[in-house]
Amino acid sequence: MAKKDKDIITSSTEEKILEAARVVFTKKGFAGTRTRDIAELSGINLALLNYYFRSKEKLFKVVMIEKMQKLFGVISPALNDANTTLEQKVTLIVNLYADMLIKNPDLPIFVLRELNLNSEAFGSGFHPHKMLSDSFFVKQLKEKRPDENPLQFLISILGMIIFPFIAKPIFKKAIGSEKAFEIIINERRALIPKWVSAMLRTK
Amino acid sequence: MAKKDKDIITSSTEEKILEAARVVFTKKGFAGTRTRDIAELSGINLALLNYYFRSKEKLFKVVMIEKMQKLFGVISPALNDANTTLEQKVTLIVNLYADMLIKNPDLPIFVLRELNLNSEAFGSGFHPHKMLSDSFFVKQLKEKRPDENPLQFLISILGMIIFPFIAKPIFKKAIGSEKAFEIIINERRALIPKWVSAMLRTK
DNA sequence: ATTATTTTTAATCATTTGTTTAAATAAATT
DNA sequence: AATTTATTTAAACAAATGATTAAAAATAAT
Repeated sequence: MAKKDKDIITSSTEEKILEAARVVFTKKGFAGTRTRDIAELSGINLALLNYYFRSKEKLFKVVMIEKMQKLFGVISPALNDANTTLEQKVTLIVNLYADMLIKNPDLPIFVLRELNLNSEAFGSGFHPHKMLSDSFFVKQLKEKRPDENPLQFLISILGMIIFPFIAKPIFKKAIGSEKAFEIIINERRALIPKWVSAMLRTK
Repeated sequence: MAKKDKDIITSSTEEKILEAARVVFTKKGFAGTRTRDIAELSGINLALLNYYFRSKEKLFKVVMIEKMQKLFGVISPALNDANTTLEQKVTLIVNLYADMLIKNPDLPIFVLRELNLNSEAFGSGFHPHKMLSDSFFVKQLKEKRPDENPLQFLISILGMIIFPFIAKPIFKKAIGSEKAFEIIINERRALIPKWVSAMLRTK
């Protein structure tokens, strides 16, 4: 075969398509995206999309897997660190998410939008619920509060940090600018750990 | 004019279209919905959709306004009740949402999905952030905790109750059945008010 | 240098999709 | 009953869209 240093030669156009696909799919969703938008943004010929990725759906799946790993993978190391307390883990999780979501504010709505639209289409490989349920963090939650379902705390913690990014169109008008939104998020780095500690103490 | 008891005669087919539109738009989103799906589900001729609602977009807006009012309107009375304490209001809000969302579990993801996709297209009429910010509830929050932005509590309370419905595809696998999901939600009716009280006490 | 292979391009296809049209039917008005 | 108005239907339109094709250009192998 001629020209097959796949990772050097072809990665250029392939990566150009992927980069544009990330942007357009994230902004418009799978159904709202036209392959022509991706081609145009990446500056490549429309046919190349199918040449490299076979179909719109296959290209989308590549992006979707990436995004899911980004959204749920950030906290993976923090969840299973054997050398931190429950409270330290909460602080770490909140800050890891704050850092990442300020840089990728539309990541949560993208992933959850497509997961809700598509229920079953992404069974391939990645299981965030296992990552969470089997974690050392959940074990510590069980020890601290054997009387409560640890999932209840997990849902609340993730909700408090992720929800503002999903509900942004509502709160943004009450908040004002994008800068003001970031200030709110940054305040939550300290607030949420404090709140969670208080929640864990309630009887 | 002949035949123009609009609320009696035409409401039948018009309402049939609307009912189907609610179902299909909610399930597939605006971009993922085909007008033919709505026509088929409602059992009417395709052309009637444009006859009654002019366009897919206009029909969608009717549904969207409805859904936004449903999502943000439920708690409107509770927010401005002058005869309840802050803690009582939290309990009321949580229960009003639990009742409504168990019956309409895909309402939050629908509204927030479309608001995020469409940023500006729904400036018409309904302003949830005003309803929240100008409420008696927020005034009470300010009195109780003048040191904190009341929005921080508001975001957390709404996040804790609404987020599980948005993140359901993730947690559902960890939870199991639909019944188990409802049990989790019902437990939160008591948990969240207790948690919020603890949060309000933190210094 | 010649040949084979990979990549890119422009044009086109076949469907899908929102909307319209013109005729038919039903209902109301006179 | 005759006429006008409103509703419904089947068919079709025009534009959009995901995908393919066949030829050209670029690159690699011999």
